[in-house]
Amino acid sequence: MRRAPTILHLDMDAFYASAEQAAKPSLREKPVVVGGIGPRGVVSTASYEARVFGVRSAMPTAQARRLCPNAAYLTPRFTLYRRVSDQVMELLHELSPLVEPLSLDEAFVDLEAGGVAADAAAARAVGERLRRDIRRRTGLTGSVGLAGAKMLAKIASEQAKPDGLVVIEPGTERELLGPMTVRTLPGVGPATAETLRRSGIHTVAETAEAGESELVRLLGRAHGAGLYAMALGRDERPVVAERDAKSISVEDTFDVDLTDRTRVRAELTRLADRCVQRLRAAGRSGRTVVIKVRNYDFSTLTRSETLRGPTDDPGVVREAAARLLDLVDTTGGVRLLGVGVSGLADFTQEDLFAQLATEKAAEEEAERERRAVDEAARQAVAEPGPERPRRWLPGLDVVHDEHGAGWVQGSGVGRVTVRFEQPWSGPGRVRTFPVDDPALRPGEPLPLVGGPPDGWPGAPAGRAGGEPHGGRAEGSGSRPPGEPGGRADPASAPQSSTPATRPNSVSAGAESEPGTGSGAGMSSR
DNA sequence: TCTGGGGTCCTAGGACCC
DNA sequence: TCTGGGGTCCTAGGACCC
Repeated sequence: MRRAPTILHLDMDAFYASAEQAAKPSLREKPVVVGGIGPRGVVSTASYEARVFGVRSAMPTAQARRLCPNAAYLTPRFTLYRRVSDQVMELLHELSPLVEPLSLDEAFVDLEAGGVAADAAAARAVGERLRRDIRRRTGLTGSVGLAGAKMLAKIASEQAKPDGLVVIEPGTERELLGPMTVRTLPGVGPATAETLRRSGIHTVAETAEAGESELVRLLGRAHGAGLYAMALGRDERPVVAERDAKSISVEDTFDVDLTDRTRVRAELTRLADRCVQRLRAAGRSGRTVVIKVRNYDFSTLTRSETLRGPTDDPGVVREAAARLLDLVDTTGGVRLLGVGVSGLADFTQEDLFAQLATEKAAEEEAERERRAVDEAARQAVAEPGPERPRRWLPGLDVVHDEHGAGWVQGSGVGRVTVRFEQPWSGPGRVRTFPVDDPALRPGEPLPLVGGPPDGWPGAPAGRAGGEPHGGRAEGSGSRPPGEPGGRADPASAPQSSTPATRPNSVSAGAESEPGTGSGAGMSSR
């Protein structure tokens, strides 16, 4: 525990939803929900406007639609979020070499190790400057917590939300934490909270009073001792930069439970290949193959097999997965399948020789069967073929030959509705096309700030919404270098440039193509 | 019309070894 | 022919986090 609040926790505000609002002018200051669009989707992030209606992360999207039918429901665009996240992380690395990312939108920074702050006043100044820099660079807002320990910095940033900064001065933590619910402490979820509640423990102060031995008795060695320390405000965990991944996995939930065993095998093969692709992209190999099966009744099991040596061979992973599937009863229906690899090693390993020999034998033996499986996969998994219309998921970028860049507002009954607008434009106009319109194709995310990228063809004629939004200029100093003057700064909130049409009834009823025959509703996942 | 996807860490039992 | 004990690996499941 430090004597100065030099551990910083940054948490971007409603990150995915805010990025979408920055990218799509018509959605600014409107309820936006980013998450799974299908019948079994859940909410990743709700904008603050949507939270007013009770929409929360991890809530089934169907429930969110009932609470807030007029929100825009968008599928996530991780390419964009990763790009923005990289910009933010870059700013953090300017403060210290010790940056510990927790996700795309969250990180700890050790300011002391960076030599940029030694006391509370300096730390606060660094935090405020960081928030300004993030806003200028990305157009988005983030909240900052500063404290002498990780746990407290994280609690501080939570209190700072949205768009704020909170410092917890060392020495004040027990007084501050005492009245808070145990759920505030990291590692206390629904199950732990329930266990504690049954023992009459509701607050952090009561947790501390219970004593370490009682907590260990209730929760086990590691968890009990850890929780006791946290309740006292003790947290010595260091900020750790770059941790190597320990496992890589992929999984799919199907819109409709799978009952056909051949189809289950085919999907598992597909997942094994996807998993290996990611493994290889990371330059790693793994020794333990895991499959995950979630049944129709949500009961979930895993089966694993440890190989003699690490592999990144798709055939080996496929076959291990297939063997493991043989151990599982799937009659009744499969809701989710997953394939993972753990026991990761760096790709190049000398002792692969013995393993290679073994694998080669198995490989040849299995070659025949694999071809059969491949064929089955092709038949059973509806790959979008040339004649098969692509899926226009709400939120995705598109480009139209005549109308330029826009995004999918919704689709269904053979039509797709597109709103033509860009991060730097005003709210744009909506047009509808046949889903197989050859002039329409998938697009790339556009930068949120700085205007059109070099070589961008520019907004086509006929664009609606004329005036750029954002009357509140932030001063030329806040504009990225090289940007022509006079363009609206997307970082500044729009005032009242809402178009006359109601832009917030987007994507309702999307993906509701009736009776499209085989594979309806679950293609190309 | 209930419940995603990608992770981490911990526990516990059995095998196996010394 | 009455059970040791500890360490490590493997497997399965569960809690938790974003």
